[in-house]
Amino acid sequence: MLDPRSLRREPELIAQALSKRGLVFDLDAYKELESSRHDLQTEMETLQHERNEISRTIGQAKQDGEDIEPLRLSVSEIGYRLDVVKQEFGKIREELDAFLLSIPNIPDESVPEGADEDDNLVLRQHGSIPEFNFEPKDHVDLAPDFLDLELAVKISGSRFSVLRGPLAKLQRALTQFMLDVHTEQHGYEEVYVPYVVNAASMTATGQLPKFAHDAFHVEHTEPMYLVPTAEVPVTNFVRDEILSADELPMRFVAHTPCFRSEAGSYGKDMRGIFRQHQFEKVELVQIVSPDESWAAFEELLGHAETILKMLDLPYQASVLCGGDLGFAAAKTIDLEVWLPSQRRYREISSVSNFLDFQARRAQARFRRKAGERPDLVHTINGSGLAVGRSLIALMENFQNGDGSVSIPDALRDYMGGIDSLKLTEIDGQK
RNA sequence: GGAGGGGUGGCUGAGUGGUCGAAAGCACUGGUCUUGAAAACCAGCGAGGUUAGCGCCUCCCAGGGUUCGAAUCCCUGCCCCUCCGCCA
Repeated sequence: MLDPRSLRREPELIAQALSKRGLVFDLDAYKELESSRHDLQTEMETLQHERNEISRTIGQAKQDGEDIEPLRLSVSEIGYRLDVVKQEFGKIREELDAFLLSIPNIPDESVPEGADEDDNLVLRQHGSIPEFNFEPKDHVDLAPDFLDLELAVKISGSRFSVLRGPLAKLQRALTQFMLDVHTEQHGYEEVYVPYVVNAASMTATGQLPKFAHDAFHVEHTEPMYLVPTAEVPVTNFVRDEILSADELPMRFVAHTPCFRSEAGSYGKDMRGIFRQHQFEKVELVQIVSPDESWAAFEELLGHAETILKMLDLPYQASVLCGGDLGFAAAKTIDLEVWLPSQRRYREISSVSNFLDFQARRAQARFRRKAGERPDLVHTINGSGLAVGRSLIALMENFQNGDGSVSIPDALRDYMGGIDSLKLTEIDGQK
């Protein structure tokens, strides 16, 4: 959520800043809502004040044994008026809140202008694109016996997958490797978190109310949601908390499955496991003081890049343009890995600084010094990395002419010391 | 699943209809004392909204209700604890 005070003070400026996203901010609608809110709130509080005053008098009069009937009548008159005003105020408040919750974050100054991903700006590239002396296959053709999409269709439907044997193990190895690097070398605390979260958590990080259709929801005693990313449960660690300054920064790494309905992307990336309803991800989350958030952002980006470098995967870093920027982010840098089958770089990690946008929704605060008023924290997160896509990248970039896949050094200990993997069945052995 | 007991400030915990935003203790901050620290003593110390400010309003799990007035009474929901049952 944006700061309501700034919005009230300089709505034109904010509307201007939001236009970088290609968003037309409805100034008139906002101003009308806000002025109704102001008038109704003033009226309501004045009536409440009068009621409180008279009620106090009644208490006193009663003790003194005076006649309180006239006072009771006058205050009940106020009560009726108050009920009406309260109801109107509640309605406007709700409308205004819904309005405020649906405004995305303001893009940082360094975010380039642009409409969609074609306008993203490549910052740097790393590693060399592999050249093959044979026709490289995509990940589906590489593992005909161990990637079973038809079986997944039977069990669940399209956009799910069954991994078997060595492929399942390779995915697990990737996950373990990433968790170990982040905990042992980058100073993150590994956390295990719920995969089903409540509406308050989804609202705090920005998935609700606007993007309900992207989430899988579950009916329980109340509506619940399957996590679209570990960002949701982990960032909500600090929801409604007032931390002390020495608790910051907080660095968490979590491995979770992620669930996305992908309702808006029918027909996109249909082949293989690139875009799934369920996929594995290792997520990095930092809760930091506002003064440190840009440094932490760069640092976290570096942590994600380290994984790609250690796996010897060629990648590039791109800063997202205004039109491609996610709802809650002030700035996002995507890491894109080279996929030989597509002959282009594809997203494998997304690192964002949300500044105080999520923190305000979450009421996640900290006290700089004892006795001072609390300040909002800043939140930063990024994939470190998307495991399913790492699996694809590994298979495709390290494939050999005989259909096997080489295992990068960093992963060998996690794969029982082997240096390559056969992904076709031999002699009926799996 | 059955039976019972609870949800109050950073924490513990009093408060059962009228200056209660809330006793007390702990923690924390400032001061006195001390060579320094500890102890002791004194003072301060919840959050949000609104206002130029004084101030005013709201918040004692959440949502309704009763009342002139609700932390306090009633209803519903959520959550926690204890015992039994069941289970990985």
